[in-house]
This record gives sequence, C-alpha cells and structure tokens, in this order.
Amino acid sequence: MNTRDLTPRRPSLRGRAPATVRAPLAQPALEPIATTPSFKHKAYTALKNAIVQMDIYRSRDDIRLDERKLAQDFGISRTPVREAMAQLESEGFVRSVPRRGIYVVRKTKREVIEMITAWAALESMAARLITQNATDEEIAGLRKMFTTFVDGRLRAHLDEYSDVNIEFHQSIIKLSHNAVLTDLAENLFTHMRMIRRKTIVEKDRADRSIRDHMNIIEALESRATDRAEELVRDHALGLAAHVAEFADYLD
Amino acid sequence: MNTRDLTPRRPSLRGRAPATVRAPLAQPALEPIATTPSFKHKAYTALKNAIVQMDIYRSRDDIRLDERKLAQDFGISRTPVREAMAQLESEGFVRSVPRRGIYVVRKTKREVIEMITAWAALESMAARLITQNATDEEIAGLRKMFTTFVDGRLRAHLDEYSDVNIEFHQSIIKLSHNAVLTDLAENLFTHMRMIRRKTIVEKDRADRSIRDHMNIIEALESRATDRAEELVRDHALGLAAHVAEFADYLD
DNA sequence: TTCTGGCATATTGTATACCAGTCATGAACA
DNA sequence: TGTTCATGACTGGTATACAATATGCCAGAA
Repeated sequence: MNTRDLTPRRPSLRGRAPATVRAPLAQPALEPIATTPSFKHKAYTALKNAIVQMDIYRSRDDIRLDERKLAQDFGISRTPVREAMAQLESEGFVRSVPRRGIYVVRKTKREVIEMITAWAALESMAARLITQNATDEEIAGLRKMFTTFVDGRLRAHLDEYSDVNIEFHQSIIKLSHNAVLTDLAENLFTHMRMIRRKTIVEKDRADRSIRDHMNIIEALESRATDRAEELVRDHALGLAAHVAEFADYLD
Repeated sequence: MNTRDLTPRRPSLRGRAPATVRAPLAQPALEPIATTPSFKHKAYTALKNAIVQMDIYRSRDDIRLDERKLAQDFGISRTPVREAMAQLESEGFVRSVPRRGIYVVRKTKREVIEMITAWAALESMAARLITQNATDEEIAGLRKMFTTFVDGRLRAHLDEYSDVNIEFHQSIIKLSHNAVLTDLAENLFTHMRMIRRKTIVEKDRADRSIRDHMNIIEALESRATDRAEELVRDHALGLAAHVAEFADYLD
C-alpha cells in the first residue's frame, strides 16, 4: 500500500473561489437560494433530533440504531446515513462497535461533570468578553429575556437542565460573538438537554439559580469583568458539585 | 418519506461485555490479537498528518484534495477516504464544496484569535483544577519538563507556536484530568501547530513567554487557584492580542 | 440433560457503479 | 478579433453489491 503523495499543488483552478465571491451589486441580498442541504445533512439533523428527544436515561438497556432500517425509513441509502452517524460519533452521541451495531451513548456521571466544567470555562470567558465588547442593548436584551422568564409561570420549571435555563446560558455564550466558543458550547448544551428529564427538581436550587442569574446580569451590565467571570464560573461549577453529590442516577 | 421510528429497544444482547471476561485459567494471558484499526481510521490519521504538515499559509492558492487520487494513493476505495474527510470537515480542517472539490481550510485572523481565546478559557480552567486536584509530583513533572526545555538550546525556538511551547500548554490541560477539556483543546492545538511556520519569532515575546511559564508553574505549585487561572488566561490572551496586532499575514 | 462444534444469519466495513452539477475548452459566429 | 455557447471531462453525492466478522441456533455426542 503506497501511502502519501497528496496533492498540495493546486491543479490549475484559476479563479480562486468564485462561490464565495459576492457580487457587489445592490441586490436585496437574496438568500443563497434554496440549496438542498444534501441527504447526509438532512439525515444528520433528523438523527440528532431523534437522539436528543429520546429519554435515554430512563432505562439502562442499550439503545441500538440500525443503519439499514434508518436508511429505509428515511427513504435513502445507507451511505448518507453512515456519514451522518460518523459525525454523531465524533460529537459523542453514538458509539459504533464494529460488526455489532451503533449504540446511543449514555454519559457517565464523571463525564457529565467534566462537560459542565468545560462549559463553566467557556461561559466564564464569554462573560469576560461581554463586559468588554457587547453593547448595552445586547446586555439589556439578556435582562429582558430573563425577567420574561421569571415573571411568567415558567419559574417552577426553571431547573438546571430546562430549555429556558439552557437558553439563557446559550445567549450569554452567543453574546461573546466568538464563533469557536459558541460552537464548542453548543455541543455541550445539546448533551445537557438530554439529561434534563432525569433531573431532580429541587426548589432550593431553582431559587438559587435565579438569584445567580440576576447577579450575573448585573455584573455584566456594570461591566465588572472579573466579577462576571467569577459569578458565571461558580454558577456552573455549583451545578457540577450538585451533580457530583446527588446525581446517582447516572452510572 | 416516512421518517422516524428508530429502534430504542435493545435486541436481546444478554451478556453485556463478554469480551472483557478473562478466563481464570493459568494461561500465559495471550493478548486479544492485533485488531487492525479500520481503513477509515487509518485514512483519517494519514490525512490529518498530511494536512497538518503542509505549510498551508505559505501561499494563498487554494489547496484542493482529490478523493479519487487519495484513495488510489492509499490503495483503498473512496468510501473510507470520504468518511475520513467528513470527520476532518467537522473538525474544521477541510471544507467540501459540492461538485467543486475539497479544500484545506485556512483560518482567518479573526478565527485564530477566537481559537486562542477559547484555548485561554479551557487552559485557565485546567490550571484551576490542577491547583485543586493534581499531585505535587505531577506539578513537579511540569517544572522538570519546562526547565529541560529552557536549559537546552531549544530556547531560541520557543516561539508561541513551536512544538515545545504547545506541548507545555498541552501538558497543563492534561493535568486537569478532564477528558472533555483535553479533547476540545487538542483540536485547537492542532490548528495552532498549522500556523507556526508563519510566525514572526520575536525575541521579546519568547523571553516574556518563558517568564510567564515560570510564573504559572510557581502559582500551580503554591496552589494559588485564582492566580494560576489568571496567569494562564492572561498569557494566552496576550498571544491573542499579539496576533491581533501583528499577524497581518493571516487573511 | 448439558456441552461442543459448525452453520446460518445479521450487521457493519469496503468497493464500485452511477448520477448530477460545474467548469474549462474551443468551435462557431458576429 | 472578440463573444457566445455547446460539449465533455471532472468532481463530489448517492446507491448498491460484496466482504468480513460477530452472534445465535441446533444437531449430536458425552
């Protein structure tokens, strides 16, 4: 098997990347056309949704996904399904065992704690960036969103893994305007969403969480960089500690 | 196209992992045979190495990879090459343009800064964890590794993107014993390594970098959590600022 | 009845054939 | 001489066929 000898030279291809060259015309910015997002991408989205929505922590039985059945159900061939699976595997959602099957991954308690810790790292950096770069309007939007949540009757459901809670933290990350932070965190949040159903909703923690959020917003508004970072970090690490102590249903 | 209807039931599969059950016999513990890592994985490794090693920032010409040629060179079919490509694409190393080709991705200046910022977030959290969890021996190993580097004649090459420099930071992340942090950072570091050749080696920054490293080690040794975190963070963010100011060769 | 060995089956890994756009080329024409 | 446009080679996307291997079943012997 002769390896190597790639193609580092460019083969003619004169015009560099015409696809990315935007015409400088004064057109009303028409959308990039309804480009069909390829079967592979559609399969990826559908599979990810399906996996996220299933309550995988309810039972301890292994959950296996059948390539051929999925391909049949989607009405496509195995190839795009396999490519979607490969991506989901690299993102930590499924695990492929050769000649055995593809199984949905259940995170261990340790892994969940590690993910929350990583999230703490990313979001605390985001908070820092917000105090330095975000506009007052953006931060005000954060407060508005939050108070809407709290005033509504959603308060009762504001446990750590609820959609509204995660959305709040997701907004903080996004306000950093750092695409890398956002992407990395997005994957972590998706994993979080999968655990939510099993969470023990403790009234105390919910109240504490709301107070934390308020303090975070205030620190951001006053541009207190170090304090904002610290509050965000400790809020997340507090959840990690809580999981470490009480989330015995994992494992 | 009827979607959905996965296979959440587990298909028998009674004994969970019989492969790990060791026979209690007095046999010479024969190894589980050399299992060959799938062509897909081998192609992935080979491709990644090839991409990382090529000096992609030397020229501005697009670098295109040809599926068919690569498959031919590797002596395998297109399928595993494609699957490897898909993974590399999700990791941000290549970009696939339908009906056009697969191109090696060149990071923009903004993206590099964002990556360094994310790295700062991860490593500063790692530093925090080290002060709380790592053993004295582990931290001592860090100092030993570093002094070996500095004492040697490697000092001249200790610019921010050099292998030894990156290895130092990699070691810090690893000492956190947090697999999620480690994985996320690993990808960022790999991207870093690709930029190194174009770096302007400034003597001042190299010296500053060494001093920073020493301070970081001392903070870790004295278990100064907040200080270690701050030093690590500022060290990385300093590089980000440096790139923002001087790395005009990007873009 | 219990255990062993071989075969049938199931499932993923890999190879190959086909399809649908894209782009360079060059002939035809003004 | 410059422009247009048809054509064909080329490329990634998709479908399908084939190969390799793990697992379960069953017949037959002890």
